[in-house]
Amino acid sequence: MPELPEVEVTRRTIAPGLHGAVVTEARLGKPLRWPLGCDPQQLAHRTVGLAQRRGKYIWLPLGAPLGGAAGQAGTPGDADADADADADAATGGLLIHLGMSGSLLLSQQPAEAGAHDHFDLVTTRGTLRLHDPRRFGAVVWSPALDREPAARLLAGLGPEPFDAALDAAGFHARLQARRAPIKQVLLSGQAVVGAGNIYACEALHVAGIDPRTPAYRLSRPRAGRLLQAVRDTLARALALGGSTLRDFHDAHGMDGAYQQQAAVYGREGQACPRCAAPVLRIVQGQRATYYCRACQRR
DNA sequence: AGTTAAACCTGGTTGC
DNA sequence: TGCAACCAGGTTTAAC
Repeated sequence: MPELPEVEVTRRTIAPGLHGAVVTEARLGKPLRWPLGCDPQQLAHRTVGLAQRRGKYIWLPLGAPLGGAAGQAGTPGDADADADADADAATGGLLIHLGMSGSLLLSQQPAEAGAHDHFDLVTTRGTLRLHDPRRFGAVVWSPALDREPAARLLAGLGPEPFDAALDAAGFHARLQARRAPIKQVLLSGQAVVGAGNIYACEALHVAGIDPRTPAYRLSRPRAGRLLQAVRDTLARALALGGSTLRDFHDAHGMDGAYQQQAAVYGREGQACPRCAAPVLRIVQGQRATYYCRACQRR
């Protein structure tokens, strides 16, 4: 479900409603990929900032607790307790990842938490709920984006696809260092973030590039075309409301519309829309790759 | 160092 | 119908 377009759609749907809300309570369900990293009660009384996105992560800024509620904890003279109280009072935020099957829903009257609802952030403007059957997702407290643990999780990410500072030359240069197949390099996010398995396949098809081509072998012009194809593919999916295959819906529960649009992904044996040759399915790095042998070349 | 496999976990689909 | 096998949008960690 969640590649960059889905994550961005989610961010856009939750950001306005949550901005300025005050957290009243946080609840945890079953364990996710990583622990929250703080006591859920520590999230209460904080004001929610404007949700941001980095790669496929959503960053939800949380201000310091209102009303001096913190600071009542420490025993006078106990240095460790004082330090903890200071940490509790500081600003920070939640780094949220949707994993393979996660989705966020912001609602005024949330139903009782189900078996796959693993995190609730109850606020004065509604409850943000993470629903994630496979539990590859995560919600992690971090003092800031550039401090641990967020900094470590974001450390390996390449440039944002829509960052104007990323140009064909820069993208090409990043590919030069990689001998792995271009499909796997796209998935790694080291040259550009955001293309998951579906959009990586689609972008390579748009660019007419064989997914098995070693990344460093792409010429500068072809690298430029691939970067443009990644941008076009992601932008198109974004414009259609995200959605990949089956069960994506935004934070208001609306379905996306990209699912009918795939040219090669999930279409093994069907005709390539461009040249009518049958679409092939191969496995690269334990992930399925779909491509057209006739019009995608090395 | 760079590339590749294994792991995390659940549910839906496919095939015998 | 029952059940095993296989598949799925992602990323970290361990192992060649």
